[in-house]
Amino acid sequence: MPRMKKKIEEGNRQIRPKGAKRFVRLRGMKDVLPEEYQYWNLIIKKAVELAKVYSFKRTDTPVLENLELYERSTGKTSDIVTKEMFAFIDKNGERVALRPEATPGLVRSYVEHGMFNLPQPVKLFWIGPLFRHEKPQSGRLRQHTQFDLEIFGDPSPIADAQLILIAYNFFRELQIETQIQINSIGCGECRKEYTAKLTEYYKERGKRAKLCGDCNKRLVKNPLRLLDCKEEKCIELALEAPQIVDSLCDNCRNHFIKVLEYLDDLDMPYNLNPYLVRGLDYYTRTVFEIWPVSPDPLRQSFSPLRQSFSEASEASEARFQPASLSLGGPASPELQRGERGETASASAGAGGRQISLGGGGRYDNLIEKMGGRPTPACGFGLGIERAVMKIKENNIPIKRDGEPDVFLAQLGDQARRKAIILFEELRRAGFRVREAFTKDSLKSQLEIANQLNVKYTLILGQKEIMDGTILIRDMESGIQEIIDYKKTKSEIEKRLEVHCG
RNA sequence: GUGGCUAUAGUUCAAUGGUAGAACACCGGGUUGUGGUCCCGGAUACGAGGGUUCAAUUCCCUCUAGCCACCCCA
Repeated sequence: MPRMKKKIEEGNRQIRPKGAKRFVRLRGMKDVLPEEYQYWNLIIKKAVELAKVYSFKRTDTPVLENLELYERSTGKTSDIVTKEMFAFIDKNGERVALRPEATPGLVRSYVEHGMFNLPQPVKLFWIGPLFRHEKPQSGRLRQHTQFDLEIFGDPSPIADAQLILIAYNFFRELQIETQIQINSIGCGECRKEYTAKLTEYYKERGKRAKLCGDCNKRLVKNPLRLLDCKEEKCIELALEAPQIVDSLCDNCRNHFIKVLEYLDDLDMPYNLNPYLVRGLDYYTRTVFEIWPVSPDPLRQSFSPLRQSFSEASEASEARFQPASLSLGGPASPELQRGERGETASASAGAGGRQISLGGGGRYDNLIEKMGGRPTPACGFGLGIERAVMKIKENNIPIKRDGEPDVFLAQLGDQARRKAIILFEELRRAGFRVREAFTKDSLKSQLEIANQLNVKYTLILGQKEIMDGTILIRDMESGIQEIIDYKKTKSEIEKRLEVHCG
């Protein structure tokens, strides 16, 4: 009797010892489970494919870098550096940090390896984890993954446009509708001028009293940020405020116009968004973000921001076109056309402000600042987890790839020994074959074969070994035949051909 | 970092001031050489700590975590 009991317990894996500590993930960290990984595979495949088409070379940098790298590049006053870094002192007393964004490491690498001696521009792409110690919420993790592209050594506006094109193609080919938000924040010179104008505007009689508390702080700390506040009264004021495009110097204005022209030529849907201001210190001229387009048009028009663009900006009439009408390019074959999910816009907040799927811009002064030669550059990053979220929201079914055709089941020690050899032969011959050699019973093996959705199961047992045969079972009909063991391959081949034809 | 809501099996959800149920999933059996359907059985949960109470999963507090809104961002 006690033996019986023990056997039952061993067979049940869910019994766990009392008192053993169970560990849970750290806050804001996520496991990517096998089921979700099919989306990751799809996205990474698309990212790599696109990057290669546009001549970007893959690269990688360490997760851990000197803390000062980020202080000097991202900015000592930026939120990312001041309050969001996983930073610590290592055993040598060195101040280090888990990378909070990709660009500084890539710039460091460019300078350190003397890539300015290579033919310019140097186009690099990168996929990897980033860490920010933020308060997590949906679409916001402490560790997330970005697909990142950088173009070093190219001052031309076509570089900016190409990055935007790639970002747009990426989402479009994953059947995620997006809209590009774009602005220019000028070079150091014209931005200084603009900031002065803006501050002056807000100092006019009665305006400061109308601003929310945050905005009053912004007025001193970072006036550009006054433009993207969500408070109704602040939006009202922002609508009347001078726009940076009017303050751009000739060079910056020409650059920006060229970028927009390229986007027009390519029929890309963008919003000239005078309120787009990005948080990192190093941006110059072009800045852009990729916003998802909510499948629910009512919800979209709910956005106070969106409305304000169309009222305030000349170039901002609804330019969005359905992705299927514009620029050609292959949609991912893994994606099947699916119904749009009813709940697709659930994640957008009450105000309809969509979380951005990606963003980037030009940073012409950064490389010099980081000890390199003066080198113009631009780049962008997009969040893989957020892309996964969108694909799931859209209920786009994913075609299963590489479904196995054959399952090999075995019964008894002798059969198992023969089966592991047969399995290798079949695999090497190119059959998509699966097994469960750790299972003893035919029942459980057939169960697995059924779950795998194979067309045929080969059954090899004691009896078959004696006779020099093997059973082949059609999983759909349940009909099985005894065939000559030596003809196993040809018999499977014959049946699979019939199946496909 | 600030504010609001939440926390029950692996998952999605119930009920209850007297220690808990379902569905799906899982394991076993019906069928020790035959899966998908069916039938039977089984294991598994009140996030952590403290308080009120004869008694707390239930009420209160703290912590932790999740969601949402800010800040900010991918």
